[in-house]
Amino acid sequence: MGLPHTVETSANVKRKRVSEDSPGRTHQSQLQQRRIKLLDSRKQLPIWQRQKDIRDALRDNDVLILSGETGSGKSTQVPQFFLDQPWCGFPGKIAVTQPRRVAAISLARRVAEEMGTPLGSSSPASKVGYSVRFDESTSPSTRIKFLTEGMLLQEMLRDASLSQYKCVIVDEVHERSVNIDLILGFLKQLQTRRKDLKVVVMSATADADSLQRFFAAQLLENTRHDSKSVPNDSQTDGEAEVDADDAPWHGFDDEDQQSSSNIATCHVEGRQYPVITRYLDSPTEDTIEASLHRIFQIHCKEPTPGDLLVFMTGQEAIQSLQKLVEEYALGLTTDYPKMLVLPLFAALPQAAQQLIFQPAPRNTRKVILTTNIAETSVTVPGVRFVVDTGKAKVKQFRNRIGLDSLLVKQISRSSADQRKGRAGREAAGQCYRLYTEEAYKSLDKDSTPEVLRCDLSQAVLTMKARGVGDVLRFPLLTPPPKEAMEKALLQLCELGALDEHGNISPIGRKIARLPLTPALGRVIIEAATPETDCLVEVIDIVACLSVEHIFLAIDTEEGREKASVARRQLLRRQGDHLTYLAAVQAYAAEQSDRRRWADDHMISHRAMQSVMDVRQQLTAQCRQAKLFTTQEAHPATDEATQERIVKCFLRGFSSNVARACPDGSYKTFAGNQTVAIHPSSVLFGRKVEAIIYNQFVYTNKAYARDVSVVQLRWLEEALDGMA
DNA sequence: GAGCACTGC
Repeated sequence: MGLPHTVETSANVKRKRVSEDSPGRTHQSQLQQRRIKLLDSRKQLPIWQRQKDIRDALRDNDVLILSGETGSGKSTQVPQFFLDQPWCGFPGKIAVTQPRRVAAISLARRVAEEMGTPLGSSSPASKVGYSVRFDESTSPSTRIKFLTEGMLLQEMLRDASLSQYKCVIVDEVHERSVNIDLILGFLKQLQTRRKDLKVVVMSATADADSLQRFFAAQLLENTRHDSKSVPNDSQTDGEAEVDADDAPWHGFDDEDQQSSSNIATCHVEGRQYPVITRYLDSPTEDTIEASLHRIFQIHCKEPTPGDLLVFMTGQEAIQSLQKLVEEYALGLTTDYPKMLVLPLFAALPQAAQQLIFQPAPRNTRKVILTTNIAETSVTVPGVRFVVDTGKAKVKQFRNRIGLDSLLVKQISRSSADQRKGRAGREAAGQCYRLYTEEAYKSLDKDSTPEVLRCDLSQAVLTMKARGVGDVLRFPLLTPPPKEAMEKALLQLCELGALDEHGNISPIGRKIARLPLTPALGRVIIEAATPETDCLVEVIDIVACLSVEHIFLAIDTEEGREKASVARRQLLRRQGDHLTYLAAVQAYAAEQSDRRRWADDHMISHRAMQSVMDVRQQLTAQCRQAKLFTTQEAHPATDEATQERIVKCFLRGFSSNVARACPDGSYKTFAGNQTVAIHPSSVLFGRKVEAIIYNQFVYTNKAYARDVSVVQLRWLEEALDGMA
């Protein structure tokens, strides 16, 4: 009886006070009716039975590791369990981090309903709020705040000890983004200073061991780094097979160390229907052919309703399979249900993505061909059957050459299980794996955490700006190779974000506040110097570079011709940067109907709206940091301004420069690597003296994306300027 | 001649 009753009482007290001096009485009683109605369904959640265990565990310990599959109700219920706890005090706040904006907002809305309190900033009495980029909704009475991981890290810049919170709940830890790993490291460090801070780590996978070891290991901060530090892999996974270059730089070692925190673990069953798994008898090379075969087998055998979700690698495979399925479906006799084939990937326009949420018409089966987006970010309703090709595209950063590669890889077992689970959300289901059971068993247990796959410069600057002196000693769940950390430190020095001693510089502090990579942040700083004076323009360009591609993708020859006419006035022969600037200036100048303007120019309206949001945010931040020397833009961007703009990018991306070779290819100055201009660039197919680019990505070959012309003379000047 | 998925006071 404890918690719900208490929460109810305190909500009543609050409600009385509000209703006496506000006209919202009917609204208040509606909120309470809704709350009481929801209480019944909350009591059905698997986690409801465990609330005493969970409360006791965190009362007696500093850290709670809570594992529970989807459907256990942990994200909504756990924060409510703690509100009335003595350690939580009043007005002690609870932060709950989420990987995605939509999740943060919808969970806040749901929990507010369950508590019978208005949401966020809608009332000063609201107890539940959220904070995501471009949208903060909290009140003076907020007790539970859902926020994205990035927002919690941003809050740490203002208040490194997170003093307003008594408890931080980190949700979806199994996703292992860099931000999650950083937050776990900061919280672990923080608990040595703040004995009153409780930490809850929630994960969908049952494996609590590595998290427990992480929190149990003593901090290595303030001890000198020496060559005897222990690689962490060796104690968990047998012999660590790493060469000297890739060896982890330190680990957390539970041998001969005492716990720095008291840790409790708890596992909660999910609410999931059973899913039958079937494998291939022998492996297949052609996953498109195998998918096609399996889709029709399921479709012809199984009754409707019951939609089918097919996990594939990417847009290209999805579109070719869609064509095949639609062709074959024409040959189905009327004895069988109809088929509705729907693609799903991030680059798909919003309206097309929405189609998956509409129920299939009678006697029709939806067949959704999806990327990994349906594994975590989008929940497709109505699915009873999953077909899993066992593959996904994965990004991997090669830090020696500064190259991102995007390659098809085998998924992990946990990822395969996640995909399978999508068939059992609403009823018993079936999962067809297009690989053998032996192949499944030989998959890696978990996916490689992002921190081992990405450029670490932003993560390192994040640490430095929050007071981490020796970043090589920062506690990370899976420490990356020392070489990767040192590369990041070196890059930050070259950008001027760190001084020669490795301490953060005033420029570094400014960069760290911006929602940008350090390199793009440095471009902003460069644009603000009095000699350069093109901050307004550079903000527009950087805004484009930090959102999805603004030009709509085009499939057909006819579409390409149409697009080149529609976009003619926007294209700039100097390259993509000035083309983006022209697009933003034209869009911003459009006063009447921006959506129509975007359609007319075959530009993504969704992307342009994000550009405008980022532009506004960056402008406000630059103003606050007093970076503006002049307020005025140079609307008729003259040649001298154009030169200064591109030179700003040289300051942030000095190693991303390549010169033309006689054979028509480009080779980088830094590593003599061959790069090709990406077909999405306005410079595609053109030959110029030298180019600068913002992204270097290997897919079928090494491509430069977001490319502009540079003159060799500018390069010499830029190098002089840096010396 | 091409685009896995997220996120940021």
